[in-house]
Amino acid sequence: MKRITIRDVAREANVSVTLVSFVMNAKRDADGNLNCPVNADTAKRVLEVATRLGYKRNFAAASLRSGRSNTIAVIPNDISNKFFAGISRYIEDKAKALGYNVLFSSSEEDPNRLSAVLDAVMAHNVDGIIVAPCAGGDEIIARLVDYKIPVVLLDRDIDSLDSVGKVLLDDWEAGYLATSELLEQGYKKVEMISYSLGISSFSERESGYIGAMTDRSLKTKAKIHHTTYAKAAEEIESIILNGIERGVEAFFMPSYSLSAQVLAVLKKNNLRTPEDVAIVCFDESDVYSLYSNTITHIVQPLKILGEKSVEVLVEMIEGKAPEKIILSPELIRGGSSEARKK
Amino acid sequence: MKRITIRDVAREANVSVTLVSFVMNAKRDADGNLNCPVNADTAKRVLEVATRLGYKRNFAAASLRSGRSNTIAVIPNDISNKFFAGISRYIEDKAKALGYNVLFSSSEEDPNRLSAVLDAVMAHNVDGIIVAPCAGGDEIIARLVDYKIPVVLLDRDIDSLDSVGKVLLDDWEAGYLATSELLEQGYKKVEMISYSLGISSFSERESGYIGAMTDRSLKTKAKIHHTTYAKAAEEIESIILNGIERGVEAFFMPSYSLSAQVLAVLKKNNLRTPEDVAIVCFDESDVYSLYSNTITHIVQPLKILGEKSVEVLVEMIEGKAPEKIILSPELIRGGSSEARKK
DNA sequence: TTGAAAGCGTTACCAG
DNA sequence: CTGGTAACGCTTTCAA
Repeated sequence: MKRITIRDVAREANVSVTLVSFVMNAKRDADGNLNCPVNADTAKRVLEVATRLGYKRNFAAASLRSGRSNTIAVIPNDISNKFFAGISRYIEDKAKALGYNVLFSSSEEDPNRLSAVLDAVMAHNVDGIIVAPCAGGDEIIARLVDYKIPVVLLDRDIDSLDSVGKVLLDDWEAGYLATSELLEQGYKKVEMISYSLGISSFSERESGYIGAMTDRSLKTKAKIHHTTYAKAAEEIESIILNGIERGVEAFFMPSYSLSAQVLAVLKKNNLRTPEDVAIVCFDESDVYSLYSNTITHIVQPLKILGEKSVEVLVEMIEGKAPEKIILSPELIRGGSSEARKK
Repeated sequence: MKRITIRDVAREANVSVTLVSFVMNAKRDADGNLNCPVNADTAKRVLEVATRLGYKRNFAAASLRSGRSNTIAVIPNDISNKFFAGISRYIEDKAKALGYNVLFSSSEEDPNRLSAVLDAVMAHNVDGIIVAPCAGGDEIIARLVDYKIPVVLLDRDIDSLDSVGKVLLDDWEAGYLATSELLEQGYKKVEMISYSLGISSFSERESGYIGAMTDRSLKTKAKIHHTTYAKAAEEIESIILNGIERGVEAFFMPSYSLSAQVLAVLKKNNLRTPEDVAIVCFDESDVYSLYSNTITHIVQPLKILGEKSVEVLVEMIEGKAPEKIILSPELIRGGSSEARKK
């Protein structure tokens, strides 16, 4: 089956290719009328012929000629993590609603891969990029900005960049909120298990934790354990067990993957929350409600984060100034942080 | 910053655009040598100039001229389900390894949306499509085949189509395997909770269940409860509670989302497995290991499914005949299907 | 409101 | 091995 081009439609409708192009690109206004400088009847005929012939726009040609692609790239740090699994559909829906396609490709927390992925999407003429930077990616993203392509930082900030859009969680607040909850329930020896990723979201959550401890004059008791993706599995168990031995009463984990691993350790060692140790976890999971004692956790407004990131990007594509949006986390109370019975 | 074109490189390297094109498209052979009809020294110079100038191929132009795009589309039925969340990275990695980009876009189990999504990817000149059809999508996908674009059906079969590639789980076997496990542990009144989606994978899993029941002369006891996405939440609870009242000893759920909802119901009603009711679930989840009594479940070979679907598609793109690949499920034994103590 | 014609940057074809 | 040149299908002036 031969591809139907704009010429075929033009010939069949007895008009010029220009008119067909006009009609095919016209947006409908509020009344459903075509908003273009074409006679309504002509437009209708063109539209009718186009559908009858099964015309499909050739994207490559349009993109080549116009320099635009109506496509945005989304580069998560890790496509299989909870945060992005949850947010991607909101991004896609909002993008589609605004007339953009979405190209997903993950950097896997690897700056080299980030660079390769960005080259690939640039070759695709994407109109803008939403990216969750990985550690070591600052310069790579700065290069992007030099290219004058609109960029929105999602989830993770790069302080030194200010000509980019930003849609972030109030990470400091998240750390403060989680820690305060534990402190208010009477726990004093509250520690944190975090990743040493060199990423703003983690360091901000850590600062929030320190802030909450400091506000209660417990700064001397504050302790942050750092682990890495690679070593987390083995290290978390000893952090928890040694901690309990040292009298730690509660732990706060600033990401879902840390939370999941802590829950696994607790389960393996038959430790209960909050009786043996209280915890506050991060992000949503159906796992949390399965505990007889449900799990207290911080949730991020995924829908708003996703939609806003697209909105900010599209505004930038349309020439507006980059916006910076900080959204508030929410604490969902469960049993795992309840005050211990005396 | 102006875009560097193949012409700029040609001028700077004192060669024709043709040569630059040759060099940029040359694949390296096993020895790392450029495999193209260009003098090695010239090629090296071109390559050097290209990187120095920061040349990036304009994808749209290449695609327009060649008709190819080195891009494949992947259309899951639901991007947030466990199966696709797990398989997408394998698809992406394999595609990248074979030199293809991947365009993801979900049909959300909606034929209209499937049609729209397919139009969109066709406009992108994709070289091939991997799709998990949704109910009512048969004709839409058949139309695709008429277009002579390579199509691979993943996860869900459409019997009437045979000029497409297929990469499927042996769903009958999965149903048989799950049911047999329960029967062998001494359970007799085993029922199934399924979706009425009109999708091959579910109906095959149901047939496997019936097969296992029949083989043990328990066909008269066989019963399949059907629910829908929309109504599952409310219906599953009564199916389980009424079931237990009626003396049902075990349930098999042929998808993760059903499994998760059943687990939630059991938890809510303080029912234990296998003491109150034995179960076999589907797909992998970190939830399963959290039960004091771990959960028996069927796992699909996600990595192989993902990689094979790309391989089969790429072979079709290269002109080979479509292959049909059926992979075996595996049963992971947990406590939830253990024989009850007398 | 309509149409002619000039490219966009590449690849493919054909010559040398 | 190398180079000239014609498309690919569309958008975008510019002129009518």
